[in-house]
Amino acid sequence: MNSKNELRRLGLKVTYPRMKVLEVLRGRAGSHLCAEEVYRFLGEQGHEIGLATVYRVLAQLDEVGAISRQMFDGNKAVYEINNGAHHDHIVCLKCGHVREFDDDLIEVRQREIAATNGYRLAQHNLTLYGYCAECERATQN
Amino acid sequence: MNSKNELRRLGLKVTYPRMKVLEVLRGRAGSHLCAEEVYRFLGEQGHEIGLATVYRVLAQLDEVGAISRQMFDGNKAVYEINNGAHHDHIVCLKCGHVREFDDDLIEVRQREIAATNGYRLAQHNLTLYGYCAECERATQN
DNA sequence: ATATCAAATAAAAACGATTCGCATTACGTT
DNA sequence: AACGTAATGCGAATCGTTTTTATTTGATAT
Repeated sequence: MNSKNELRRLGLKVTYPRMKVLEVLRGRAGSHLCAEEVYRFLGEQGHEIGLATVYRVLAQLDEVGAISRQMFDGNKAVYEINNGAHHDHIVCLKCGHVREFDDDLIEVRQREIAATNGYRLAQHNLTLYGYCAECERATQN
Repeated sequence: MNSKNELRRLGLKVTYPRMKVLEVLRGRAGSHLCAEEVYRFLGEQGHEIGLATVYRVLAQLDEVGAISRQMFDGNKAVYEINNGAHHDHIVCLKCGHVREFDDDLIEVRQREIAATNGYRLAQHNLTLYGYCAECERATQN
């Protein structure tokens, strides 16, 4: 589905900024871009869209579930396109590389824990922080 | 152990701000205070300590492991005293109440996942978001 | 196609949380 | 008690993000 129809499906008015932001994120599925990076990519492609607009559009796309917003380090949000399945993240503390994983056991257990504590679970954030194989190897030297 | 000896044990110089900040957090074990709140409590108790200093001290105490820093909502850090065991959090999206839990199964599984992905696990953040029993009941009305 | 009008955008200013720079003060050792 | 270093206080600066307001755009009815 092209971005125009995708926006319609999501119940959003089709505008130039929304189409282009969506396309940037689609073009980098699997990576996690901050607003500034999205803005920069747009600029590189000749699309002069204001940074404030990028922030607004990202917030809207997140709201309707088209993309996900994450705060790994806690000072800057990153966004990624939602291509189907849920997943959690494991982040390298040295190089910043992000890997995705999904684990049923943990998902189930989270629901059990929420229930045990009398909570209705709405969402969760599970992020592992460590050192990737490559950075570990580099440190050995 | 009093806060003075605690600071010595941690390898930090004993200063008035550090003692008082530590005491505030100790006095509210189990709650999660932001820097501003710590600053306000200090003021209420007649301790005129600059906000910048509160931030600096909190960062130091976090660094030496005396306290933990968390970013639940992603725009403001909260701190809590470290009384022994590790735990994760479940946050009510309505009232903001934070409950703590610990689950061996998940802890073990996280290490397995890190290993499977070739990462050396250093830390993790698991936060569940939902609605607490009380807020659920209130919504029923 | 064209007029209409609410909704969306651009740009700059505002914002809140946090950090920094620098002059002053306090800690711990001599 | 004096010294040198590390810590503090204050205000200004910074960073990511949001708001304001005037202008433009997209969707709908004509």
